[in-house]
Amino acid sequence: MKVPFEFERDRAYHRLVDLIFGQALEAGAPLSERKLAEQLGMSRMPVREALHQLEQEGVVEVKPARGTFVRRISAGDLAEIYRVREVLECLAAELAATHGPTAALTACGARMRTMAKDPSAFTAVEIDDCGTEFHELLMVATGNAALIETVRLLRLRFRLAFHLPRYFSHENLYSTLADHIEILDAVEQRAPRAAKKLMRAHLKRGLDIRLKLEAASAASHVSTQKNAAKGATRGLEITE
Amino acid sequence: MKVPFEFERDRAYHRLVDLIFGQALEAGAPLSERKLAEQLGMSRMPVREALHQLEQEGVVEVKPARGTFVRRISAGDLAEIYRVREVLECLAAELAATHGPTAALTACGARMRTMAKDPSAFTAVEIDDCGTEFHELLMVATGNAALIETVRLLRLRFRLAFHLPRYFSHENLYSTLADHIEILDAVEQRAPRAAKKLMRAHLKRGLDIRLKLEAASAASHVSTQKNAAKGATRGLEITE
DNA sequence: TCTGGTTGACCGGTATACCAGTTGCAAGCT
DNA sequence: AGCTTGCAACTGGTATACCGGTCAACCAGA
Repeated sequence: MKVPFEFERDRAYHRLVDLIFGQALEAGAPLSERKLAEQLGMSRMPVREALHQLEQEGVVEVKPARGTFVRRISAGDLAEIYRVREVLECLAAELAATHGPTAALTACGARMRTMAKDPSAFTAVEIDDCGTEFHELLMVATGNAALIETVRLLRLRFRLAFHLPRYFSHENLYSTLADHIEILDAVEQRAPRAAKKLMRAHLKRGLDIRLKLEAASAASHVSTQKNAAKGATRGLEITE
Repeated sequence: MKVPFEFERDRAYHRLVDLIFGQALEAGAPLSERKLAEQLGMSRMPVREALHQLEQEGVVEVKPARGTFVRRISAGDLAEIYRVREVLECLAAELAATHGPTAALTACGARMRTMAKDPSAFTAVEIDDCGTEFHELLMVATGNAALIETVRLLRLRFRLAFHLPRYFSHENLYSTLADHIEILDAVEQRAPRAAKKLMRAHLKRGLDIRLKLEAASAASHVSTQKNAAKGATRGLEITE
């Protein structure tokens, strides 16, 4: 039986993703191939290839003879990435609505509708994960492998741009859930234009929420700026 | 002064691109890291990294312990890739028209207009290259680094899908040139919606031309079935 | 005290060697 | 003859060693 990560390279990749998005590493933090290799118990080569993969995905910046660093995402970068994401996700909604939902998407929709009836019966993480899954399944439902591949390459970039202010306020969660259900309705009714329009509005709302929360957290960051800088230069310590 | 390819890896990458798109390699052809390294006069590592880059870009398929192969592009793949390209290039046209043209784009436009006045004074390759440059400069003019990066990752995929039937008939060349000038007009007049619409129509025409030529070359395959393999890659024979 | 040159630790890039998995062919058995 | 089997020649994946470049700490001299 084949296992998803058979290769050290893939182990390193997933481990690095966990580190970067698991608040263990801040933007600008250095990533040494040698140290990572030692800490992950493998040679430099797999780590190196994983870092190059992450560089392709815009998560990391490799500077020859200087070091490799977690990429800093500015507000401008966020806006740019959002533009790209918008056209791709809208295309996905349009195509999915043209082809109709897959079985998996319908199943995800059933779960979302259950959640919408009594949201208090579910945790914030459950609802949020369901939303993530919805976007993925919608992408798969397009049946466009090139689109799926493209979005896969951009996924971490999106995540890096948006992950800092995870918003688990009930208000935001429920409106997001409602958006998803609306989009799914349009897909099931084979209404490409409506699905596209709803998706655009949904993404816009998400961006606004994120910008608002980022602005709010920026204020609180100022107070802990010194510690942040120290933590960044110190690098990383893997704790399992 | 820094040279574009300072690293062996980049030399290998560009050399491989030339090989794959220079009709020296057919779809499905095997690419051995060792042989290429020897052929290029470097070690396996740079070649390996170049191949991984090409794999990310969808040009090559790496099968562990089996080999690395030039990817085969089916008609279905072409349609899928086209869809993705369409939304991204249309976004580029829209954004470029919003921001207005860069100096480089204006310069390219001047060249194109000169060509349009007396096309017979230029070679087919010159006109075609100018078109390629137009698309690139239009992308740069968006000022959206994320978009530029995304399209850069997809560029070879586009090229692999479309490169076989290079169409240098005057008729096609001139209509393409006219399309580009029309789009540039819209950009200079700050008309995002018009630019987007013109770009969509332009891409559609390009796709149709390519599909037609592909069908034609497929038909000629049937008549010369014995020599099919040889004739397939030759096509139009542009001497470089 | 300030400055400028030196040195050494650290970085990613490259070369080389070895490993395990795959494949095709050929020898040998049925 | 046909099937099996095992060996040999590949493949890409990984480990290790070394290279030149970068940068910061440090120390000598003004």
